[in-house]
Amino acid sequence: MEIEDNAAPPGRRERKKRETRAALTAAALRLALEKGPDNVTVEEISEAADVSVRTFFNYFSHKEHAILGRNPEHLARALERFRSAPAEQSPLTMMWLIIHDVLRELISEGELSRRGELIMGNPNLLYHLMLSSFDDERQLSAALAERIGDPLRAMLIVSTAGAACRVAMELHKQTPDRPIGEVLDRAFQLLAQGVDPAFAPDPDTQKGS
Amino acid sequence: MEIEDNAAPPGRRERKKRETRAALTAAALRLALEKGPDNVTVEEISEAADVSVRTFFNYFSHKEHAILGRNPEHLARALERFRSAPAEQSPLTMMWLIIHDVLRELISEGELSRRGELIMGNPNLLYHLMLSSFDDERQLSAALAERIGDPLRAMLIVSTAGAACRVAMELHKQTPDRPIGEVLDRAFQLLAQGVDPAFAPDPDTQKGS
DNA sequence: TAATAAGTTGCACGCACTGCAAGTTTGACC
DNA sequence: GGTCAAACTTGCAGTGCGTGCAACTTATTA
Repeated sequence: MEIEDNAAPPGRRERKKRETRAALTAAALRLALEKGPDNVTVEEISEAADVSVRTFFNYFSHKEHAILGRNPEHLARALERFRSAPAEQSPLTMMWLIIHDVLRELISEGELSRRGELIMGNPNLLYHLMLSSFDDERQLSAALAERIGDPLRAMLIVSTAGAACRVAMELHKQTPDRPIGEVLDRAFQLLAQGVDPAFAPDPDTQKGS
Repeated sequence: MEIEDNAAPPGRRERKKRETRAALTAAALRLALEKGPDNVTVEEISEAADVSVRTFFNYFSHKEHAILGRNPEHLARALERFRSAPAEQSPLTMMWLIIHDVLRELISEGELSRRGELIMGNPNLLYHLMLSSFDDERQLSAALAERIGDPLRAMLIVSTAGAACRVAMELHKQTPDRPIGEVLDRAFQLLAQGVDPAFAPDPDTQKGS
């Protein structure tokens, strides 16, 4: 099968694959918006994209992946940034840059509001998003750990940045008038400087761990 | 149906329900360890617990929930702690207490290593764990927001604490000799005081958001 | 134009999960 | 003890997801 996106020579085959994939994600998104994500079947999506159900599963291992329509390029760009960034660049700042990059792109595509709300409003979609995000996070953590030589801190930075994104999306959904970038920035400030400076585990009452 | 755990009068009915539930989680855990979580069917679990498949689904909405075997009491205790804690108690410290509470219990039951490794080694299980954790996190966030009057910070504290737990579990799996409580404590210290004090988004190069 | 690789499709299958309409058990009240 | 309703279990039928396999069709290469 080998459904990959080699950017080498875009022959007819490559083009058709991209078209099919695009048709599937478009149909999936449209139908999910129309009828609610849980009321869409793979059969309908395939029908709308004019391919067989079996072909659908050649492109996406899960129905939700088609609706999410994630762009694999984002992770590649992020890792590249990690590799090429100056050594003194602060890790959280890199995460911030990466996220704002993606955010800008989503906003400019007008996808953020449509897909974003759809995802945040449906636990199942959100969890599939996170599921695939976790693979990304793992790779990012590994890259960052290599950089700063502190696996725990690396993992913590990446995963809390992810948490900040989710919180920002959730809050943005509750108060859509406030720009999401603003919420995100404050979240990152909190992460950077500490979410709770008063943290003081009492060693007397809570010793036995 | 009403399968609940009212702590009022533990009659025969209540007892049987608890037994059935326990039998199902035990069977699920045992079989998952034996054959791998993905190779266990609901039918096998039900068989081993000597109930019908349909009954299994009266107790658990997903196969994974049986394997996870989450104790609904934990959330109740956590919320209670939020309600009864002194006003000056720092929020992250409360999260810390809650988590160490659960941790102690899991360790004393000897479940941590078995279930923990199983979960961390299987994305699907991890995903379902988070699925149910998020409901908890939402309730905790709401309770905390009420307390401190800052929804963003409340959500951030709860969700980053969750992230810290996952990171600790992951690291603990990689280096089992190091006690998980220790890893967790350092993670919380980082959260409290900031994961990256050098964070400095450059407003000149990255203005347009 | 022939040979090969890459994609598509239909088919059969296993499994998760649900609603419904029985049954059976339990607890409460007389 | 007997009666009754609520709680719980069960089987059955059905939907939908996702996979392996064996054709079949289309693009590529020589």
